Amino acid sequence: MPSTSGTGSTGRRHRVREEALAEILRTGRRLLVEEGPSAVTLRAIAREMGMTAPALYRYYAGHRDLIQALTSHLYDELAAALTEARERHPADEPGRRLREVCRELRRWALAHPREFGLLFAKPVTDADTAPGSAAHDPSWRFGAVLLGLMVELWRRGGVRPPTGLDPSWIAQLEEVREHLAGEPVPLEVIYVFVACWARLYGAVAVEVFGHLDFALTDPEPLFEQTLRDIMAALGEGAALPSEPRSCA
Amino acid sequence: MPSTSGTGSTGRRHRVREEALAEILRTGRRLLVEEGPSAVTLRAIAREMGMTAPALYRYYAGHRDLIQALTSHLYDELAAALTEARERHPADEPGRRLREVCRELRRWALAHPREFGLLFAKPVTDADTAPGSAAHDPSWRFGAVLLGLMVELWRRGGVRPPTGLDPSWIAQLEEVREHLAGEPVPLEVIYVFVACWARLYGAVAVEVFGHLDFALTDPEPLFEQTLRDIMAALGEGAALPSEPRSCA
DNA sequence: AGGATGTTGTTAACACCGTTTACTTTCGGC
DNA sequence: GCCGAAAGTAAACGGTGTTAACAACATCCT
Repeated sequence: MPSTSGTGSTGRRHRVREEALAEILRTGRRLLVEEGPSAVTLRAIAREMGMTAPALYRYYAGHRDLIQALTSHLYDELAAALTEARERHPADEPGRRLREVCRELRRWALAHPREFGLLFAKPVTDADTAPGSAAHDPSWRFGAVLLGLMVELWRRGGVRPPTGLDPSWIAQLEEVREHLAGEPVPLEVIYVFVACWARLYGAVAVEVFGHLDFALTDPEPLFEQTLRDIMAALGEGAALPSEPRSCA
Repeated sequence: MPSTSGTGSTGRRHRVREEALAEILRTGRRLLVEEGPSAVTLRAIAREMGMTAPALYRYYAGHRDLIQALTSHLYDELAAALTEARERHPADEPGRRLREVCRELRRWALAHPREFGLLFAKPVTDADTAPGSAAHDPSWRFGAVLLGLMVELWRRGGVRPPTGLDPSWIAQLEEVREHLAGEPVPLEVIYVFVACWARLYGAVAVEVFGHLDFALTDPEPLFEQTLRDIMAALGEGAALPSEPRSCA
């Protein structure tokens, strides 16, 4: 029964193509996980799918584009995992939500080290990131989860912005605020976002990349300590089960 | 005039071989810097040197070994740069020395992003690092500079170790202390070393890998803020030109 | 129904890569 | 002056990304 409905079979065509695109990415990811980044190759993917390599050029412009599509997909998956972790806790406790999202980031990275490496171990992306340009879609869908929580935290007065902001810095942050395309976020919040993101990235990356293996067999306590520090820097130290920490 | 001296010309032979080894690494590094990591290839190196690829097997067991030798060499160069930065300041100000060493690490990483990427962007070294084993020669010669300064800082009472150490953590740190092969370093110092190294690595890596490009055109103020935090966490906040910071 | 059209896949080929094998050349040591 | 080890070469194998020419097929229009 061809041409059953009015939409024509062009929709089916499109759907079958989407499925092929997805299967290519799925196969590439499986190779990445099972045999490492150097194994995710056009010919290997095609081989696994029972095809030949040039056929993949009907779907991706080349190896580079395929990897980029895989990267983008993984950013989305990570963002979804973080969002899910956020939704597991009440909205009126943004501090707790943020802490759990940070833990989920670490959990995801440790559960998918190869994927994390693909996303975050790129020494230089060769000027594909303009300094102020928005619509950094791939990595931004993921960063927005963290920024959103910090904004919420700030709105409730939980964020303690730093006192002395470098003047030359303010101009840069202004620029970022323009491209946020949402509510007006104060510069101080953007500052704490960037600072905390840098710290969180370091804490996770240093562990996933194995730079702690020489010293620690179980780096979780160190991460928890770092997480406490981050939350304390956000003025959210009192939200922990323990009592507010003294100054000394 | 062969065999001029008693040592024979086998010394010359050895020296010429050493020079070849060095030139291979030099060429590989040049390719790394000028054309990226994927360009440092056996055939390309040989081509640049006016040879053929199999000749390199007389010097390195293969591509993997060559990259590892290059990595090791770069670790040494980084360690030398840090040591030099340390020696530029008086030995009785370990806090200042440590701060300048951290700045030098960032400077070196920004000046040599490709090299830094080769050293520190390896998602997983595939179990070539046993958790407690010492003699991690390549990366340790470099880490030892930081650890040494922290030990010195501690010896002068500048380090404020954390109060509550996780019990399960102590066992791990004990193990590290065994393999330090020097003076007996207290666990607390090893803790602050690991914690500060994690933070320093994060601050530098997040910048070099371009994960801040979307927000900042000049991340230096952020790094300086991070550096102040690190020094403060070490109890060295008072050593800054500014007066001791209040609690609030 | 039937041809025009465009999508999807194939094979063949090119250039590059790491690596191995067999062979030649060169040079130091006796 | 000869011998043996070291250094370098060419040829080859299988792997890679990529392109070009070509076959098969579904879709669409008349």
